[in-house]
Amino acid sequence: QLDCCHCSYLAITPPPPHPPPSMADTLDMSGSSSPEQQRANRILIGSRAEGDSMGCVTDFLPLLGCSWFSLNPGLFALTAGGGGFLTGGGGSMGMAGVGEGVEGLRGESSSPGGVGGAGRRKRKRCGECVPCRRMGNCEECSACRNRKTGHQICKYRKCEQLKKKAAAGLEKMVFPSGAAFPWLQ
DNA sequence: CAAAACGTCTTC
DNA sequence: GAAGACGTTTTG
Ligand SMILES: [Zn+2]
Ligand SMILES: [Zn+2]
Repeated sequence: QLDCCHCSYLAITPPPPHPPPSMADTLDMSGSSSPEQQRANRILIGSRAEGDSMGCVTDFLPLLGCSWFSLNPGLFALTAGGGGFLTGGGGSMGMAGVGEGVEGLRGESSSPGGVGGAGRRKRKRCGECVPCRRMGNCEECSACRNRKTGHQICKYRKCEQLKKKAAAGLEKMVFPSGAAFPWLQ
């Protein structure tokens, strides 16, 4: 699990050599279990640990020029989907964000039995938004009340980012202006 | 293995 | 379409 998002997916070799942090000493954080403490630690250090977005596709994308398109179904789908095609009115297709592109559109590959492309990966709470920082379950919201069967985090603790539908982790590429590739214009 | 909680499917 | 239920994945 050392790959960042799709790096491993693209048969290239982007992972920039991570220089040995060498930030030991005085920082033990042995007993960090509660989400609150985790957050604290992350701030203390340099906020990264496993927070992704360090050497992601977005970074070396410009270096690949156009040939990149042919190798990345993921973004291709996203780009095209921006206006239509493969998006919306799919009928029954559980729109689960275009991440891996067209890998068995509907064909229950196998891994995580569910549906939605090819095994959506669970996202983790950002840990920075207000709800994330909240501590303790309110024990009063609906999520808390029916935790037995609901399996949902307290409503007041639900991460702001997770509330939004996962954008396949490429949302950084779609700029508000609508242009997906400013550098190509 | 158990607890926590995301993603989906189902139901209202 | 929101809320509930369930299956599933993560993590300790
Ligand atoms: Zn609650
Ligand atoms: Zn959050």
